Amino acid sequence: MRAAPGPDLYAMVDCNNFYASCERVFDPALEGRPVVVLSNNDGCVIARSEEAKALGIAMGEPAFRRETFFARHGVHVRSSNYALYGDMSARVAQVLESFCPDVERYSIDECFLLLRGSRLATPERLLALAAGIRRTVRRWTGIPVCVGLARTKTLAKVANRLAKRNPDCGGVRLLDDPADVEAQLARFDVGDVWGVGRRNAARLRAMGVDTALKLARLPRELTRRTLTVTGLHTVLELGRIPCISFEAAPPPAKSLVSSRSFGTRVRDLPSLEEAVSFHAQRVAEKLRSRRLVAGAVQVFIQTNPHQPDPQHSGSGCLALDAPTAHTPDIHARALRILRSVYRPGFLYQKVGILALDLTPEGRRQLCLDEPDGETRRAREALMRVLDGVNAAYGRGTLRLAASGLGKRPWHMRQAYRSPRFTTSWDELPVAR
DNA sequence: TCTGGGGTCCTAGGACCC
DNA sequence: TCTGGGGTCCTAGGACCC
Repeated sequence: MRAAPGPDLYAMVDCNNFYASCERVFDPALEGRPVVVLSNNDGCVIARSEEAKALGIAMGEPAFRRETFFARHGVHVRSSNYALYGDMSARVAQVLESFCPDVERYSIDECFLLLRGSRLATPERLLALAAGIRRTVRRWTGIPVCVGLARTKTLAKVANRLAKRNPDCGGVRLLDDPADVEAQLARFDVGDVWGVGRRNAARLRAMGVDTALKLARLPRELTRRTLTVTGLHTVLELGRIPCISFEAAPPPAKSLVSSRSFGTRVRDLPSLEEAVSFHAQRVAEKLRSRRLVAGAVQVFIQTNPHQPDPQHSGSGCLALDAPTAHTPDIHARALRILRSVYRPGFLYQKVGILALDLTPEGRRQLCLDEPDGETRRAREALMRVLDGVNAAYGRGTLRLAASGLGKRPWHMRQAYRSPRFTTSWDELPVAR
């Protein structure tokens, strides 16, 4: 006789202070020290080690306001290094895949594991599995993680948070017993629930709903009305009813963006054109690397909302003649849009380009305006050369002259970046 | 003088996630 | 001087059609 299968369980594996942990793996002197990682442009704090949190440094704080504080308290500051973090993230996911075939890479620092009903499903064995995962990830990648187990993704996120908060858990927490779930939700702030953001947390609090348990008990119709169907799913998930499905593979992308704030704000059209040229190249490169083509292009520009200066934001969208990932096509459309939305006299802070209506490269529809076979082969060959040179000699080796040569005021600041230890031969760590 | 109802599609804006 | 970037989903409202 086979044992009856247990219920499916979700494990949420979340890397602790991921970016700060990545920095520590390659610079052990940071161990035990406060570490913060800054956003692109060294704008604001996007990751903190525990020691940095203990100093009262908040998530999202503008870095420039904390410079003297950082210096005074010996806070180690790093610019973000996504080449390093992305690579470390893939290594962590690989370790998880050695434990469980069903791994969803939810974000750069989180994975869901689907533990299908099995005889493993006794609390002791589940916790032992979670502890094994935690130990192995740490040993093989150097990254500390916590593991939360529950019937739904939303509760697994709660369990993960409990594992992090409570040192007695040893980094793992099973949240399955209904009485336990209820007791924990009663002490869990509604704003900490996955899917409840700042705005909705405030609305809920105004209704007297300040804990996850009160949210779980909200009548369904009222929930749907105030929080839409997404909120309803959250409520059901808190009640142990799975609504948010496991995504083995990421769904096909619908849009893709390249955007960035400027190192120095920009007033003139020629500089904006350079920046747009830069982003047009990046968008086209990203499309090609993911084997996608875009049907339309959108460009937006905006001034700095944090400044008292006159504000302007504009955006426009144009269809491409045929779905494409050809840099010059996307570039030409993007410039046209920029010129139509630009208004002189404003200090712009940011531009971005979106590629929209994405479809897989092979499956594009035939179009009357499609270039003939020979032209198309020549265009594709050109892009292959472009990508090949940039892969071999570094991004930006071969690029549009329109994106400007040399250091530009709109280039981002990145004063504290660590080396790309794991993805660039020139920046490998050296043991002396 | 009277001026419907129901359906679809698109877009902008808002909310959320990390 | 200096406040990130990259995504998704949902809804309301307008345009349009019959």
